[in-house]
Amino acid sequence: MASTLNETADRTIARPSGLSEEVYRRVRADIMSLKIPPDTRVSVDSLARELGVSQTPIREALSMLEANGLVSKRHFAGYATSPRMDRAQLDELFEFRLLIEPHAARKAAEAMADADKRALSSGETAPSHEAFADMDTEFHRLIAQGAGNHLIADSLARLHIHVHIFRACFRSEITEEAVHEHDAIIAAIHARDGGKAEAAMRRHIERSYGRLRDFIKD
Amino acid sequence: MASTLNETADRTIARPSGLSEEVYRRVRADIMSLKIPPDTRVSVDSLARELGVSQTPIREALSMLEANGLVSKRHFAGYATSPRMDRAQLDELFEFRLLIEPHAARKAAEAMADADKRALSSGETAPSHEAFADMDTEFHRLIAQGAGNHLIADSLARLHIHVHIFRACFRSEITEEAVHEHDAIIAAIHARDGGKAEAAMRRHIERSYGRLRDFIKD
DNA sequence: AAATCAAATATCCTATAGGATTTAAGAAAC
DNA sequence: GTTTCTTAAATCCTATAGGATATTTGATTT
Repeated sequence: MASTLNETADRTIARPSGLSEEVYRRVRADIMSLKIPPDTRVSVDSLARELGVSQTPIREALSMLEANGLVSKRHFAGYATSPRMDRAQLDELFEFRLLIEPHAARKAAEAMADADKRALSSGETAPSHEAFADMDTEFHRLIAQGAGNHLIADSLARLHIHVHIFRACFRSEITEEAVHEHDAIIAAIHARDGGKAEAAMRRHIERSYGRLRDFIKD
Repeated sequence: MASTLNETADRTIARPSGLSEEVYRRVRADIMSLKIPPDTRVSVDSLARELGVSQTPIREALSMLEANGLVSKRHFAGYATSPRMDRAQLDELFEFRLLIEPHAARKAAEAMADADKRALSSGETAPSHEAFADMDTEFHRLIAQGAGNHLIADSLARLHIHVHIFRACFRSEITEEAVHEHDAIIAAIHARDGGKAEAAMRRHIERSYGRLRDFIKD
C-alpha cells in the first residue's frame, strides 16, 4: 500500500520539469527576495558553479527571465537584473492594474468557484507581517484565476512580481489598511456582488498606489 | 574593390545584436507566416543545421518563444508550436483586448504625438490585401504606443501575434469593413476626441471578434 | 486481425574545452 | 591631474561527446 503510494509519487517526481525550469524558479526567487538586487550583473559562469549545473540550463533560464522583463542582456556583456522601477514605470504599472483587476474582481464575484472562494478567505486569516507580500500575491492571483481568463491571470502574475520587488526594496510593511481593503473585496465576492467587488478592488489598487508612490521622489 | 566590399560586410556583421535574437526573430516570423504550422514539432538539431548555427542560440531563442507562448516544451520530448486557438482562447483574448485597447485609443486621442498621428494615417493609405495583417498589426501597435504605456504596448503586441496566426490559418481577408472601422478611429484621434476614439475602438474589436468567431465551430 | 511488448532510432539534455569579443583596470605620456 | 594605450579578466559563442528519455517500428501472442 505504501509502496503503491510511493510508486505513484515516484512517477510524478520522475517527471522533473527540467533543470532549466528549476534554475528559472531559483533565480526568480533570488531576484524577488533581493538576494540579487536590482541593476546587478548576473554571471552565467558564477551561477553554473553555484548551482552545480552546466551553462546550458542557466542560459535557458536567463532567456526566459529576459522575456519576462526581470533581467536584460547586452551582447558580449552578460546579463543584469532590471533596475528598480522609477516613478514613470510605477505609474504605468498601476494604470495597467486599474484596467485589469477591477474587471477581474467583478467576474470573480459573478463566477468564482466555491473552492476558490474558501481559499480566498482562509489565506487571509493568517497575515503574518513578514509574509504579507506572499499573501498579497496569492490574494490577487486567486481573484485573477477566478475571473476565468488565463491571459488576465498571467499578465497580473508578471506585474505582481515587479510590485513585489518594488515593495521589498523599501521594506514596506503597511499591512493594516491593505488587509481591510482585502476584506471588503472578499465580502463583495462572497455576496456575489460584482459591482461592489469591482469598486472595492479599484479603491484598493488606488490606495495601494498612493502608499507605494510615497517612496519615490524623482 | 572586393576587399572594400568585404570590409563593409564584415563591419555590419561584426555588430550582430546576438545570434539568439536573430534566431528568435527568424523562428517567430516562420511561425507567424505558418511556415511552421501550429501544433508542430520543432527540432533543435534541425533548426541548428538549417540556420547554420550551434544549438545554444537555438535553445535561447526557443526559451524566449516559450516565455511568449508561441511554443511549448515537454521534458525530453522537445519543443512544439502551440496549437491553434480554440473558441475559449479566442473569447479570452478578445475579452482582454476589450479591456485594454479602448482605453489605449482614448489616451492616444488625448496625448498622441503629431508624428505618430501622421504615421497612423499614412499607413492606412495603402491597404494591399495580402499585407492587411501587417497593416492591422501596425495600426494597433501605433495606437498602443500612442497611449504612452509600455506595458500596454507590449501586452498587445504579444496578443496580436496570436490574432495574426489565427487569421492566417483561415486566410481571412475581410479587409473592407475593418478599414472603415479603422478610419473612424483615426478620425476620432485626429479630432482629439477621446470618448469617440474609445467607442470606435470598442466597436472595431467587437466586430472583429464577430468576424473571426465565425471560423470556429467547437 | 488487434493488441501487447521489446528493441531501435531520433531527440533532447548535460558537460567540458577552446576561440572570439567586450569591458575594465593599470601604467605611461602629456 | 587628465588622457590614452596596453594588458588582463570576464563573458559570450561555438563545437563535440556521452547519457537519458520519448517515440516509433516490428514481432509475437491472443
